[in-house]
Amino acid sequence: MTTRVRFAPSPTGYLHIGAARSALFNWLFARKTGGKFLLRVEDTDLERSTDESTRSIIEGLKWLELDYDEDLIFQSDNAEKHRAAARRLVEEGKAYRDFTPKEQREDKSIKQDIAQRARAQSAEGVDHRSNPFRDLAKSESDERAANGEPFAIRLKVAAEGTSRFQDLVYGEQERGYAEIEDLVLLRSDGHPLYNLSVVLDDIEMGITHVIRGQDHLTNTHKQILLYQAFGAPAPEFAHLPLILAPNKAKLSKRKHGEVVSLTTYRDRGFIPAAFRNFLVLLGWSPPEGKEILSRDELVENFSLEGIGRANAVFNFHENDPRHWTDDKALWMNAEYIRTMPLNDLLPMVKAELRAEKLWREEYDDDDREWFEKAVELIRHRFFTLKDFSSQGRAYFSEDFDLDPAAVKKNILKEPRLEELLPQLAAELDEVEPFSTEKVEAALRAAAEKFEVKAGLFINASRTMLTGQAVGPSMFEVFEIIGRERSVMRLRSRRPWNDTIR
RNA sequence: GUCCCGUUCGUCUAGUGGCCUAGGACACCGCCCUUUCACGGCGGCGACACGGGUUCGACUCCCGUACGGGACGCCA
Repeated sequence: MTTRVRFAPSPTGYLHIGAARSALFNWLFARKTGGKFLLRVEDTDLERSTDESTRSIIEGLKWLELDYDEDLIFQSDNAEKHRAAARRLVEEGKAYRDFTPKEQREDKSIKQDIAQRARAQSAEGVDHRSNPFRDLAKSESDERAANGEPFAIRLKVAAEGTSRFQDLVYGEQERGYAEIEDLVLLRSDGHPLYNLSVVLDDIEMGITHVIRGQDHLTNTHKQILLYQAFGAPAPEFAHLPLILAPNKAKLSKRKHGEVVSLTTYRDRGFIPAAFRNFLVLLGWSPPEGKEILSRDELVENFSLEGIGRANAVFNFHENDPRHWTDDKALWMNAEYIRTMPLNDLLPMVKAELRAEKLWREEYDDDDREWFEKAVELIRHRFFTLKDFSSQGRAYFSEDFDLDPAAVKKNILKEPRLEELLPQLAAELDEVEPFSTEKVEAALRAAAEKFEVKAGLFINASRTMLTGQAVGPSMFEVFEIIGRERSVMRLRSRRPWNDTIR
């Protein structure tokens, strides 16, 4: 039997990283087992679903290189089938019409309200399942429905018994029927609800394994009841531990904002492979202990056994620009930037430079070799693709700022530099060829001639040429920047007094 | 409140009764390399929530406690 799994997000906002990880695990499982990875958009909540969100989900999967098989399915397209199935259950006596008028609830405080009511009910000893319409005579129910009285359809959960399943991650799970409410299948306005739609679609799509967040553990028991009602075999289930915020609360779009949005990582210069690699390590550990894994290696090594049971904290730091997201994610990205094949990195740098208006078409033909050398030289210190256009700006443009701290430290501290820098420029202007070795020899000779330490020139040059206090070996920087630009930058008189003091 | 799930370094985790004086990764600290900063190398700091069992022997098995999380909707 070939495995069929699905990723079934609801399009009510951007793709957040918890969902992205679910997609990743499903995809890995499908590829590992030679099965199919399907995508279904759960857009039955028409008020909250948006096309924009659907697009962002698809984009996100594409960015992570998680390709899906077969056609994209919109759950709302199947609403009519879902309605019919619910009515059939009523006919078969497996579900009943509930004529209780619909309650109006405020979306904002709903979670609290529900918990509060549950508390109150259990305190008073009220059976949360008691429903006056559960045992209404069929004839009367039919009559009231025929008279146009609105009703919801609820599943009739057996009074006694236990629901069981073997979770592929959490092991044996059981729940007494007494704990399971008579869930609503169809709203009184005819809209099919989540649990009904999921089960029906999963049956129709031939899903063999449902891999999803642990927050669905209780839904699973309800859904198994539905599989039974429809006489269909239930799939295997594997629940994933949750990703928590640093305060250990469930990660949420509303509370935690853009740091949990996948697109943030794309927009802030992450390498897809790096982020994917980081994500997979949240809750899963590779058998060999090797943490840096390519997409193919991930597929090869992946198994449900490697998934842990404890929730993982996504350790981002709010209000800390340098550690705006999890340190390990940042490190992973830097690791990819400095070690990935240069040819894979180049197009990403190109896109970044282009977005910042720093790209020149020559980098693709006449200056191709230069561009490759420049990227190779600077990539080892960078954390994100953004660094190529910020810290690395001076390599690609004449219009770059000098870091005030660098100026202070490397230039202003030695007043003679104002005279010496142009003289150094004159010396370097004679170097031929303008190579790393020749420049080094010339600079050291100049230092000796002017009776200053080579380090003074090296550090001052770094700041004049790149705007930074830190960077690659200076002589290589000279070669990459080239004679003309190097000399020009050494001679330039910057308005220190205006900008620094 | 009820039900469910979980608990190993700050974070991600390895560990399936003796290999554990608990291993790795990130972060942090130190040294080396380097007239910058990284990378790299070497080293350091740092955890089995607690209490009872079971066992010759428990991080590993059982029970309880504590703590954390999730679910409980005519949302998904």
